[in-house]
Amino acid sequence: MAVKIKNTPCQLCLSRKFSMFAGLSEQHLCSLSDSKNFISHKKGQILFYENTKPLGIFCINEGVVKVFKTASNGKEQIIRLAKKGDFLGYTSLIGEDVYSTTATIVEDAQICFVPKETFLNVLAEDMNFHTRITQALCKDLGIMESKLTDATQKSIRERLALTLLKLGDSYGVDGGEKQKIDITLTREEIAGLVGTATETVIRLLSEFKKDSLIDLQGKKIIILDKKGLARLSDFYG
Amino acid sequence: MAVKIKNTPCQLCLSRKFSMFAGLSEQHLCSLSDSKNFISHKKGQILFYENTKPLGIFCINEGVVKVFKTASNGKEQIIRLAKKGDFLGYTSLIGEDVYSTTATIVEDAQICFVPKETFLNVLAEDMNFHTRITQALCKDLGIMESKLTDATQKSIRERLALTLLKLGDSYGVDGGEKQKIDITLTREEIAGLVGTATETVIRLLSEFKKDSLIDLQGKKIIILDKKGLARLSDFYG
DNA sequence: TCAAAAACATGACAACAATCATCATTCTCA
DNA sequence: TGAGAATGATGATTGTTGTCATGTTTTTGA
Repeated sequence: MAVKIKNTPCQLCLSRKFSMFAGLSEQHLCSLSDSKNFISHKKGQILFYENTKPLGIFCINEGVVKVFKTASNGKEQIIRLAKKGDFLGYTSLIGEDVYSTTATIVEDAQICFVPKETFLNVLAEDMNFHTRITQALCKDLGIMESKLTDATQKSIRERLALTLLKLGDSYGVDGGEKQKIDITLTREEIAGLVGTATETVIRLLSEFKKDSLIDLQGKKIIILDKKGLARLSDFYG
Repeated sequence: MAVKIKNTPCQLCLSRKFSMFAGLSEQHLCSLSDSKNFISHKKGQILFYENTKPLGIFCINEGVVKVFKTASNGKEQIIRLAKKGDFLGYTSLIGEDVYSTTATIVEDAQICFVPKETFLNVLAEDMNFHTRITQALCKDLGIMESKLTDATQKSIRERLALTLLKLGDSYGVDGGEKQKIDITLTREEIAGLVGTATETVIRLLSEFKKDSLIDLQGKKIIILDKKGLARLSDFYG
């Protein structure tokens, strides 16, 4: 269950320093510290549900959260995986809308909840912060445009290869050609990232392994041939 | 060819009043008027290319513009159709990035170009405008999340039905059950919107016609059975 | 206005990927 | 720790959709 354990002041928070909250004034940091709520979450717990009203934003201090939409066929399309330093739920809050997605914990997480009023106040008062948010939104839109294009124009094999490379970028240990993707995702979740059926992911991963593009170490995936995957992800056939 | 014909002051511009530039101060409107460039564009002309640097933003006064990405297979994925009152290119400008898309004229257009400096200056000085931009970005992100989910989880038939309904919302005349989509798009462009092959669109449109869901009047599509299309777009089968 | 180009239409075919079914393996917690 | 659940794996089958080919209709511009 979700447990509130401590309340480190935001001033001392390490993950904040790599987040969009870096550069806030002392006054705003105090305001955040006073109103925030630090909560530990276990894998599988739900942060918020699609179509409910946002009451604040979530700042990830540690852990991984999947943000997804549930399609009319019941399958989950994962929009993104959020990790340390990422914010969740602010688009719905700013857009004055209900959550467009559901967010659940993928790897045990420590997350701060910042109430709506505090966040919107900082947004209104700190012009630089507002600009950082706006820029992040613009970048995210560009990413979504690419994702949409990939989704409609690439084959599943290409998209899976691309997904593995992106996971390598975000969660890879060892920078070189060989790279361990250090995050535990089920085949179903990978399917949700790619936008395909679980069986298809399983089959393609077996194929990639047979072709020495990847290796499977328990639940984790090792990228063996980054260039090979890149080649596979870029072209048709 | 693109022709500069006149330079109506922004203060008097009707399409501005329904755009995000509504509510600007007299001073900022003057600044816009002084620096903008009003240009007529013919169908097929290109406003900007993917991967080039933005020098300003485009405000559509009249006409329709398609904004698309070119996939690695050469096909165009249309991200959105922009019309009167819409802005183009500001996400790349604000995000300090190259254009993520190409924009070309679909229906003869009259478009104002506002140079980077002017736009960024208004953005920096008018807090309310900045907020409107940020809110629009948040809404757009929500739309893209839905599009991505539809792209991966719905069949082409469903997506085409959905696309027709959306086109009806944006370009439909006659509000009722029967609705003429008053925009000229080629089958290839509809395919680009849906994210499929041109032949598939042609086949499905024939099928929809046979099923009395739509009618084809020259190049234009008449929606005959909105409920039928909605049913088709929501569920699997 | 007429020839060339573009757009539309349809058929045949192949391939990709979803679904269903079955079974093995791993994980979880009572 | 052991039973049940969840996850992973694989085969068989089917349907959808993309591709290629061909022909018709419409549009465009010299």
